[in-house]
Amino acid sequence: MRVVRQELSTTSYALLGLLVFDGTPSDGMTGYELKQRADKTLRFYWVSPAMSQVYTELGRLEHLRLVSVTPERAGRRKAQRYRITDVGFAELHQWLAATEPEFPVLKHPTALRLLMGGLLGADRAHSLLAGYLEQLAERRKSLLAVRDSLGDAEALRYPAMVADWGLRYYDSEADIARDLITRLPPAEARPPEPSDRT
Amino acid sequence: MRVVRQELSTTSYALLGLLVFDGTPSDGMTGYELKQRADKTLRFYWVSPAMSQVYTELGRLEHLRLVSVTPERAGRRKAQRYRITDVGFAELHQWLAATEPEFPVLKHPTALRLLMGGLLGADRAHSLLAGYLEQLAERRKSLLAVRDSLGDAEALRYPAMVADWGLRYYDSEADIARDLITRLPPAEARPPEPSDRT
DNA sequence: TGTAGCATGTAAGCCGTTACATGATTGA
DNA sequence: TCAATCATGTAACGGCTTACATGCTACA
Repeated sequence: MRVVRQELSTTSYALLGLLVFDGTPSDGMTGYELKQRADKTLRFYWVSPAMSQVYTELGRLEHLRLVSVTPERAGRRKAQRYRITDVGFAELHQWLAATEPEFPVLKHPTALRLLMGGLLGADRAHSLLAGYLEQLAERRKSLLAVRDSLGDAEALRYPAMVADWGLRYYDSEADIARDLITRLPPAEARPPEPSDRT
Repeated sequence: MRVVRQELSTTSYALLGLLVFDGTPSDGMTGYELKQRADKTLRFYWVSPAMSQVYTELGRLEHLRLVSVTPERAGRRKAQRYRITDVGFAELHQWLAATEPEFPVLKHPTALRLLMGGLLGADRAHSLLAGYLEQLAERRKSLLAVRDSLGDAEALRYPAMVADWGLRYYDSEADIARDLITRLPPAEARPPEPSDRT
């Protein structure tokens, strides 16, 4: 029953994938909820699309019959609930099974700036890396909360594996950044190492 | 001498940065050469823009007087050589000194697919990770060649540090991927196929 | 009573890609 | 001489963001 062949973007498939794991079966999710879930999970290894993009994407998926929409019945506030259709599931499965993953794309503003560290001197290079360590600690905290919420249930084995992947990635980045700091040339008056402090 | 304030993209600054390190001083680079350099270095922690984008970007930078152009004099084939101007250098320095780096963006197609590993089963999840390990090995080789070419010269200290960062990142990814493979469920415990085929 | 959160969308516009188009030079 | 590489661009378009616009509901 191949219906579509319209080349969806990876982000489309990612959102479709999130719809598979809606909590209470076939309850569906609103665009708003989908965005929240993307903020919690997708953003760690893909991107979390803007609200407007989520709605645009849902519109496209619905047009292709990969998701179905039902207006929220009265009682609660009005909302469109989306759930994945059989066709959508088949399409997602086909994508997963048949497409070769590209190599990851990393946009690393800190590394990019460090490359030009020579223009700046060790002081600024140090603060670049120190700032990155702080960002990492913060991100790690968010991801750890997600990972904890997944627990060890068999049903969530793969999401848990991916969350662990992320955590180890952040740890590795922190290791490397700390190491690079020790390799900076001695600066005349560099502020003390952030050993104590918060 | 603040002239510009036109909000350049990070990619613009990245290309401007590459122009700083042109080999023989003030020889300048052609768009073509700039693209080649981006392929060799920038792509590991940012992106390597398409050829057409390089020319577009150079046009913009020239319009803003951040780079100057001189047509290649006879002898060799005709080409435009670009070099960074004093204004461009000041602008780049200002950007480096004053802007806070964003947290990196990672688009990781393999992790994204692994998240939905439950739909695929351990076999495919395994081949996903094995394929990623191969890609990593290949990328690492390219980056190692770049790193070796940088040597230990003081002038290239920062580029070398960033290359080492990349190498350690790839090694960490490989460690994690190998580890995740061991955590896959035994292959015969395959989840239900979604209603055979299309 | 008012503000934060829920909920849905449209419009303008940037960044970047692929496809297309052109032509010179080098070397097998 | 023919293909690969050098070299430069334009056009069309996709994906995604920000800004804008609207309105309801829970609760402090």
